[in-house]
Amino acid sequence: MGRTPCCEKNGLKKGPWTPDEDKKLMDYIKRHGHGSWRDLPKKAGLLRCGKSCRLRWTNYLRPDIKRGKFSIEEERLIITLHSVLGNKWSAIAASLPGRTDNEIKNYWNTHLKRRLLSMGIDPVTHRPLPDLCGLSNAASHLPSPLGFNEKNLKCVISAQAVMADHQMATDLFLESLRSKFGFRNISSSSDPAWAMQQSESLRNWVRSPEQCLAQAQIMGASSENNAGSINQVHGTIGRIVDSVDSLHHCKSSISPLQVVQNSESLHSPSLVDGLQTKVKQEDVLRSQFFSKDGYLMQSEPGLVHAQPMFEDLAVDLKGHQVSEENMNFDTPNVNVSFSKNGTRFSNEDHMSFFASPFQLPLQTGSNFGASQVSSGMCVVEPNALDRITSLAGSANFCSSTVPAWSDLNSPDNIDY
DNA sequence: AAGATACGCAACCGCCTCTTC
DNA sequence: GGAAGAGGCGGTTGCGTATCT
Repeated sequence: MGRTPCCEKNGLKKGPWTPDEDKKLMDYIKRHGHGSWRDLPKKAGLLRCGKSCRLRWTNYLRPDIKRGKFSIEEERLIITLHSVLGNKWSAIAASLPGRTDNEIKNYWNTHLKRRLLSMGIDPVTHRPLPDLCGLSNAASHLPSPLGFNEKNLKCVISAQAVMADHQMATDLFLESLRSKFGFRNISSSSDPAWAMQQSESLRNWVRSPEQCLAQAQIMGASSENNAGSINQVHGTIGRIVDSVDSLHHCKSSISPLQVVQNSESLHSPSLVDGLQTKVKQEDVLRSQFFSKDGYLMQSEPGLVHAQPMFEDLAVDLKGHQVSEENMNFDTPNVNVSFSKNGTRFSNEDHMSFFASPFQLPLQTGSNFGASQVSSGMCVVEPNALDRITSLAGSANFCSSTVPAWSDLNSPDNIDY
């Protein structure tokens, strides 16, 4: 003989929970614990089945549930774990304190799955979709799922984590540019000729980035006294971004794939470990190298992060063409020029400010605009530091304080 | 301004495994 | 050892809200 039936469904309430029901459930569990879910509704005075009570508690009322948007780290972890565990949401949730399996499942279905698809990655297998944009050849260099050994798996997981980070950062950045600059999307253009023209512009850009950069700089230089030119610059940049973006969605992940394809270096355990602990290291380095005023830091040898106060802004894309034939790109870097106290800083001053998309999730929201960028984080090449400090008077040319790393990554501070 | 569409998410459904008898 | 309920889990739905046209 088994147990008696769980619940009589007749007469029990379904649908959204009312605040009163929530209160009854919370009060009861606080006083008595949930005990047998089957008996709980009756004891708590609820016209619900035990299953409904359990779901309401575990997915919504539990006090340790974390609210708010998923952080970049959480997203990366979900993607990484999903590549190993598949749709084992409860197992994935076990690695994300405060997140429920239901929440993770919903987030996967509404955000992450779509994002992987846009990257040309199969969200089920986490491998490139077949024959998409000539990536199959690169994919053939990936270890077969059936042939995974521990080392291969570790490498691929790391590469996927990098890939996801890379792509998400780029997506966020491109979306930021699009929303701030207000340009139309090439993919939604109803004008094929215009789209073709922009594609050709992009090809020219890639073939001769220096020439295009110079052009953009000329426009940028005249923009200080000419709002129309600023718009023109932003329009040009926007169209380029659009072009890159549209190609990007189709062909974007070649670079991380090549990481796998040429993964000899990834087979180095030290590098794999390095990837996994990168964030922690940067966290330590951040506190180590930021000045008391918090304006500069050195995150790794050869790179210095700075937080300049922008008075105006020009953004230039520098796409790295990986394949002449297929027009494949890795994530474009973005060269930034800006003015401070009437002095213009840009590449023409032999300084390379590039806001690595990799850094962009660290930006606080609404800071990356055409006219008021207050605390965008740039990576400044080391040989530019002296130049910056001499022009700016000191390295301390940022008037805003630097938020803590954790604050930058907190859901409230990420501008999606 | 209003209708259409897309999106996000809480909640339900049904299946599976574990536990109890 | 087998029957049957409890609990857990993943898939799906439906509704409220936001965005687009």
